[in-house]
Amino acid sequence: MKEGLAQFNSVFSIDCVIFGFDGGELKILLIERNEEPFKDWWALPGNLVSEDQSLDQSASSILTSLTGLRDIYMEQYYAFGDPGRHPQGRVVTLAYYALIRLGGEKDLHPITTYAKRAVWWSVNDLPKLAFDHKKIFDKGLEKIKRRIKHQPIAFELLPEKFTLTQLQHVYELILGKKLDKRNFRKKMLSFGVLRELNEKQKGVSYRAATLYKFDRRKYAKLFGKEISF
Amino acid sequence: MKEGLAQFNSVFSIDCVIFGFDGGELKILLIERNEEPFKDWWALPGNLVSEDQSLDQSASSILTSLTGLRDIYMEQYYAFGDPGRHPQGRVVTLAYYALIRLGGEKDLHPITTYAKRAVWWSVNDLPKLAFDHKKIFDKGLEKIKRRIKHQPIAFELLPEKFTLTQLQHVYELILGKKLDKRNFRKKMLSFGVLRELNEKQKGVSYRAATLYKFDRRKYAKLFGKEISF
DNA sequence: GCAAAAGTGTTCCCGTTACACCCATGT
DNA sequence: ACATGGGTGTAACGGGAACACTTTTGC
Repeated sequence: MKEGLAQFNSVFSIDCVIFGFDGGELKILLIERNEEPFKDWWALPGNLVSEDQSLDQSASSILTSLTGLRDIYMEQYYAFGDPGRHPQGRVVTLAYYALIRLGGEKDLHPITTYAKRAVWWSVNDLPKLAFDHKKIFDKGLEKIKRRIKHQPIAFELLPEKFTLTQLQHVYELILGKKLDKRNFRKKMLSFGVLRELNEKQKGVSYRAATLYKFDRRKYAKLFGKEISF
Repeated sequence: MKEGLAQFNSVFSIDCVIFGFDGGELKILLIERNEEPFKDWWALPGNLVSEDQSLDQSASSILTSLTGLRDIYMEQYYAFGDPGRHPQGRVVTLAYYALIRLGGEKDLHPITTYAKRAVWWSVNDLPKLAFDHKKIFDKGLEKIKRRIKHQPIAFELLPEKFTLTQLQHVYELILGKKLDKRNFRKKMLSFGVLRELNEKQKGVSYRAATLYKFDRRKYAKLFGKEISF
């Protein structure tokens, strides 16, 4: 992304698949590029890695600059480096997925110069993506599918207080299939990592559901025991 | 690993955790470095990636040059890139694990200039490793532990024809625990991916065991069904 | 009173586990 | 004959899957 790139031994970048859940759909955050190559295309947010940052820090700062949020759950999952994946030379990219709470859809400020704007897209209705970003997205989705079966990552997509039905929706969207309500609740509660609150959902025009919290302390105590979905 | 490394935007390399099974122990292949930094230390085999090779090709050629074998099972699993992990500058390394059949222990020819020799070490008795290679190894072992529960990778460590006891040993070594013989056999055979041969083990001073083959065709037909250990 | 989602138990089945003895072979 | 690992079955248990109706609330 610089003149004379080919003279460099190599260049590497980080690209992020940022998942969000808005109550109805599973979404990812895409930026519209404002720079060649792939000007005007939609792409995963990403950046070159600066000299002195660790990879995780670098991914983290992409996330923060884009969303304004800190301490986002994220995980590096693969390196993509086919020669030819970048038209201007050899760029190896390290892919991260991240999961965030979609609150007020508020402040997405692409402070970067290379993006016009950032928009949430439903994963079921993505536009054509720049570079090999489709491949990167596909692998990212596959990874969180596996991950959600063993790790409590669904909570990262939900507000602090959530209903069991919301939680079930997250599982259904990521796994791509319907789950049985009774079995889901029984199993989820059996893990003992949810704390029932004395509080109900508000603003719904039907019976309000009980709110729950994910209890990190209890989860930490289960260390070693695998959750299995 | 070159003068003036710092002037490069970045450098990346590939390091391989090469697992082998010799009938008794789980081993990995280490090289003794013949170059600074970490001259005379033991290290994972690795190399810088050349301009025109894909990452997999590059890993593959490391494996071939070291072992003389082709079509080795391998998988990229993580990128390590802490600034400071390499004393001479920023080097991001892409870690691969590989599984190979330890046959005659024959031809390990470290054709590279930077290694004096290559030796198989038991994973339970490793020397101090150069760079952050211990961390890379640990994560690699963790990955294959997960992987062996869902994918037929144990066969990659065994000769084409093997006994069920040998197969069980591989599982026990990787998972780090004893398994029940009857249950193991029942389950393994129930997957329907092993073909019993009309052939027995030879050269043992006790009752010879039946040999089996892994049947890739049958396995391919199970596509979608997950094996679960 | 109606629409919409919350909330709740039981049964059946199958895969997992635990467990011990005789068999075949080579020395 | 003995030492060594090969090879086999069954019973009890527990988690997963299937399945439908009553309750609460807001409008």
